[in-house]
Amino acid sequence: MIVCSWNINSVRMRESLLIELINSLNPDVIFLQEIKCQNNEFPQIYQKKNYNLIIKGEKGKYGVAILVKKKFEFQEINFDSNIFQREARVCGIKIKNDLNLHLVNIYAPNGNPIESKEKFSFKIKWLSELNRIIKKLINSQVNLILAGDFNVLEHHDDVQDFDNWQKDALGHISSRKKFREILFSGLTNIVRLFYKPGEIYSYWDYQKASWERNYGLLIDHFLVSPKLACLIESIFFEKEYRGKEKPSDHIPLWIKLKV
DNA sequence: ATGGCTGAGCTACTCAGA
Repeated sequence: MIVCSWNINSVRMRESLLIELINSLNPDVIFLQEIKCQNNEFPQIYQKKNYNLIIKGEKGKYGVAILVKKKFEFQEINFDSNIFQREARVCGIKIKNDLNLHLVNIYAPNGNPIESKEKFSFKIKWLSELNRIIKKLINSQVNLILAGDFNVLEHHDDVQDFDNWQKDALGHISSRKKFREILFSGLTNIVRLFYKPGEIYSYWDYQKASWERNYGLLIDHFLVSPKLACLIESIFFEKEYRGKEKPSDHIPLWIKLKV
């Protein structure tokens, strides 16, 4: 089973790259973040490629979606807390099979600037609420894949010059503590099993020739519960997608499970 | 020390991104 995650930065601008990804990888599940469209504006391509669509869209900003192959029977997970209703940043499904597989797709708030309290405190509250929900799922013994754009630098080597990011919402200790809290409820960060710190990034800014200088950030992750961690065969970062015509600033990443 | 790019909404810019 292949599960892919991609902050696509507008699904309408990136429709042809999404088709390319589906044609070459044919993932069972695709998590998309920053689709930047309303539900009825999502391109219809997923139909022909045999996917069902679960979508939390919004006009022009944020927005997440899951494409899941039609062969899977599933139920949407409800995230009805106030903080998750404010912006379209989370969606999830449970797959009806013997694994009781729960899939949660997230796009965490950026949170900058930290001085203008509102944005940053929203980020921290949002991550706290995510932590609460994930703990609940873990405690009920489900098999969980939590993936997407966390907008947190977990490790000092997830950017070349971490010191310059400590006063940024991505590198701030409060954000990083929240990330750890989520992780320490019993999830494994898959990238850490296959890559040394500093070896791989998932995002390169459009500015400052970041791609050309390989000045990237690792902020997109796959976190999985214990049983699933033992079933992971590989993780792959589709780096060439950052060098393509009209790229997203994030690349697709995917995991392969022995399921 | 700062900005540099991109997308959406909308039609001249601002907001948001990270």
